[in-house]
Amino acid sequence: MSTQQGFERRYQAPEREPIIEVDERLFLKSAARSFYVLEAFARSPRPLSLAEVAKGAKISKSAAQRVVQTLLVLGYLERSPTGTGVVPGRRILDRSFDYLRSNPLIERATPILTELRKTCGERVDLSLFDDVTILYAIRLQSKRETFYATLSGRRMPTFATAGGRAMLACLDDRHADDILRRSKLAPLTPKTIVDPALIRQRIEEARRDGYAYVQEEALMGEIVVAAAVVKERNMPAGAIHIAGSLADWSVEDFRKRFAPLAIEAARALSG
Amino acid sequence: MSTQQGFERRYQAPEREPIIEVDERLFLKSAARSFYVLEAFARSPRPLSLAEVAKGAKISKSAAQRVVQTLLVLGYLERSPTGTGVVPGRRILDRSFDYLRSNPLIERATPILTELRKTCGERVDLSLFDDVTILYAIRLQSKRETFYATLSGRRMPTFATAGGRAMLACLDDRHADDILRRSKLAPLTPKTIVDPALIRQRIEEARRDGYAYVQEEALMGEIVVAAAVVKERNMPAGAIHIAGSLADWSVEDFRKRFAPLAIEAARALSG
DNA sequence: ACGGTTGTATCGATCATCAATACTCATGCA
DNA sequence: TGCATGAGTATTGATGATCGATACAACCGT
Repeated sequence: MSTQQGFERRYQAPEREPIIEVDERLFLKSAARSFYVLEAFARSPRPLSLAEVAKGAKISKSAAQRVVQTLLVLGYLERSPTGTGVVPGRRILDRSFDYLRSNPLIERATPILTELRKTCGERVDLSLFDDVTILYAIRLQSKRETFYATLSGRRMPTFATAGGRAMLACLDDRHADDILRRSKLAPLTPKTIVDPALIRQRIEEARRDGYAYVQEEALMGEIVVAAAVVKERNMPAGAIHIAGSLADWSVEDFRKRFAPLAIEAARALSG
Repeated sequence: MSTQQGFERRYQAPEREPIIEVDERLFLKSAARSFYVLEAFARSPRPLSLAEVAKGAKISKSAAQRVVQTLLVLGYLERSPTGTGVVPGRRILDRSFDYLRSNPLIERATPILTELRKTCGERVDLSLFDDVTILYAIRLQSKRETFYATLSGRRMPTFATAGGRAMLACLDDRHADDILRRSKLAPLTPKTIVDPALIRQRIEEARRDGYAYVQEEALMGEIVVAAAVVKERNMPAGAIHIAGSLADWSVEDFRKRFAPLAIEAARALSG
């Protein structure tokens, strides 16, 4: 089950902590089922019929029926406006609001990011470390950017993003290597670096310089510098990204100009 | 139970549709419990102990224990970094990403909003209609703005926001009145209009002008114009807001300048 | 050492949930 | 018109996952 793999990941020790022992008997299968249903939309972001829900969540049609009814009542699913099928519900946004509001890092980061964006005039993001992926939590756009590429909640592979590399640079080699080994090193663009040795070299540079950068590794035409926000024991919590366009900047100018700002902002949030 | 009231609301016919009959027997109580736990953080956005979770979700401590364990495994809760208690988990953001991505309105709105923000230089928001509240889905900040006031997922009362009034103006009087009647007409600032007759007058104006505006009714110093995005049968789906500061603009200048832009953007998204 | 928290673990009874199946209602095709 | 398909809905009794009480452990400040 792919979903199972999904949270076996979570047992891994992303912070070198003891593996979480979860007593099977304390795990509520029926509760989990609801989330499997919601997660089905991650794979197919469109209205799903009952049968598709059942298939996507790997549950019986009967179970899907009841879960869907329940989630409709609660507002976490809505009937598709097209008449057939269901889609994720607005109520989900309330929960993400709670998440953002509960997270002290994000609360502290918001004014700093806004200031930073004002100073830079470029896109500014806060990403959170989450093992082999990073998760964008706050995104302040600048110019025209495409689609949902800039939605918060988006995940990107740690190895191929500036923020991810900046965070890997905070970890010891063993842990960073562990993440690289478990990462699917698939290129996102023709310029994505997928050779572990080269990635390690970039991480080493980031460790030396205090920031990381990528050129067109996640999106063509884009350059990003990023600095890690660390908590105690130098564990990475997140990263500040500043992203610009190669149409506007040379790589060297961009790095020279924005890297210090990213580092400063990240430092203000660290500790 | 306040939570119960929460979704009895959803039985109401926000779109004049037949009341949803929900067979009690199809409602999964144990599934709902998990969401009650997550919803507890809406009331107290801070780490909650097991006992607090139990109290907040109105379930027994044992049930809370099992739900919490389950949600920890799934990533929808995380142990608080402070050591004690749990907080909402990063995985929630994945679901909000799915929501945003599944919603065609939001997908279509993103480039238009970005363009609009570039043109205006002021804050631009997309809100969604949800009965007595509106829900901010996309927020493109401009200047320095405070705190989480500008997070997406935030809800505001329909009656006191420009977008809310623009959407009420799309409804027939009976329905709009129904919403006003069920709204808690509590002032958000000293300048919030809470007199239903006055609100109706403003709605009437909005109907005439094709947009609504509020001055300092939600936040002192702020002026907002908004136009409704409608779907078929003129039902409001959401609204485009443009928000500026009274420090920068006179009310009249702001309206004259930005109302047409909001209307145009809303029209482009409607239908 | 204490009373107060935390979070964790165990247990058998019971009632909510299970899967299977049959139903109604649209829609599409011939 | 009629049949086939896939949509969502409804009903059932058996079963076993989940219930709540309670006990335990680990920590805190006094």
